[in-house]
Amino acid sequence: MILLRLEEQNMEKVSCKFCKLKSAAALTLKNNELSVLENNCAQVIFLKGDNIIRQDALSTNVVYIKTGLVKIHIKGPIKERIMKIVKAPTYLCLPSSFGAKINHFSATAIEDTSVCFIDVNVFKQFIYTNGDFALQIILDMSRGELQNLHHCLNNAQKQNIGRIADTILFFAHEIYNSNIFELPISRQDLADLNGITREGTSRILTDFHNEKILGINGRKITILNEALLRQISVKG
Amino acid sequence: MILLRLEEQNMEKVSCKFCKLKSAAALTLKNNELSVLENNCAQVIFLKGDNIIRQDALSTNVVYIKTGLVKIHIKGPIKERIMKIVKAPTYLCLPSSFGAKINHFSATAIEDTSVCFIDVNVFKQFIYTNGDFALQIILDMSRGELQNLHHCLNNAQKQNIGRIADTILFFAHEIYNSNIFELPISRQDLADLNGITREGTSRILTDFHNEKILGINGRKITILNEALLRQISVKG
DNA sequence: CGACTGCTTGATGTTGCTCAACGTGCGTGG
DNA sequence: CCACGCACGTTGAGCAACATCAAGCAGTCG
Repeated sequence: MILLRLEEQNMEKVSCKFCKLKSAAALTLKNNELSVLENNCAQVIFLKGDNIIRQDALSTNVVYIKTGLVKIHIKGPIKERIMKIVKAPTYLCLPSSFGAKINHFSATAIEDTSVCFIDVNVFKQFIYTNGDFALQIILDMSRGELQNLHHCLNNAQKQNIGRIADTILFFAHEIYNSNIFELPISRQDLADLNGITREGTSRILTDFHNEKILGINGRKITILNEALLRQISVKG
Repeated sequence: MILLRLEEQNMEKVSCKFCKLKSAAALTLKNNELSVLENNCAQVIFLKGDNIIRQDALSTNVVYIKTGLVKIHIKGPIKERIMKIVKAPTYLCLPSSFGAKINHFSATAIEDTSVCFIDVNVFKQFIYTNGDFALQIILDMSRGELQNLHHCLNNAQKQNIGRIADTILFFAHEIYNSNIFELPISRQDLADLNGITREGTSRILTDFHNEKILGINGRKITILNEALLRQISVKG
């Protein structure tokens, strides 16, 4: 079914030249380069829950998330782990495509998401011939690495309650820019994102609810006492 | 004192052209580019324990670790955390220099280490004008990111005993290529590297000793039962 | 010798995981 | 239509893993 949708979408002629949602790197491309890109780029729409890329599969494409929200997850030696939530616009698979040939993680849409698959060789060619493009890609990777570092550090030092607080604030500020939002993931996912159990997540959320820090109605979250939440997030 | 040594070293004429320890990226540079590099590159020797770069300081240099062993550490909101141990040859500060202007972490030599400081603008220029160089840098960053991912994942899911086992195996295989080696860091550092307490580290090491998995004499480690150690590392 | 650092060991309290039970909504198949 | 399995969510009880606190020991340096 996903494959069918993929087929349909590929049929559409994608125009990169007139794409309104170019990445910073793509903005540096010249007209003739954009033509090349256009011929080696497939745009696909994924619905919430669809698997975008699969761990351990061969990868010959770079993935550009044009719109939407995606979770990056890894099947670890012990259990599933969600590494991070990323929102458009961003590239994925740069490390996988260049470093190894197989994907080191899976990506799943947690909201409807539109994605461009770009042939890795074309991508390499751009890096090779367009210094501006290369620089933008390196900047993008740098930003990603620093974000990883931060997330890693947080997770490693805080106790469960602090991590959940962190995640709630992350969704409110980084993703939805609002103190009222609909959580796009299940409690299980929330647990995997923070390396704790489903039960623990549940307990902490009800605690927050009882302490009047959060209003919770199913997946609908309202931040009632942001100051306290922030304090919990920092103190761990 | 460190500054003095820095001064002395800077006086030495560094010849990048004839450097035997070029990075994969530097190998792609043409003769004239190497001349530019030579004029914007300072080589410094750091002794064990010396601080190479400091968190929150302004950074206008890319750091190339030519020989030696370095720990990357961050002063987190809660306590000090050692992110990773890296050995030569490798670049540091790529994310810091390009993304932000300030260092996001400190680096300290844990063995005598020789380092080249390279002006970030020269570096950028190479990326701009030499596609091969840019590609190599991107490959390097990709490798780093995957390594980070792995370390992050391991640490997040395993319990203390598995992390220590992991670290021991890391030193044996990645760093010293021997089952007998001298630990280059204190128990405190070992603890910070794995996000556990000094006491916990101590206890686990003596456990390993009692179970005849490791021979321990101060900082001298001998792996006696590698199969079991590996099993502990995997099972967590 | 005394102060200090790095390391070890034991006792105690807390965190958070495991297990088990139960309610709910959703899709499938009889 | 209902019965059933299945994923999700919540709650409680018990227990293992860890951190914390406290004390002690060996080696080093002034």
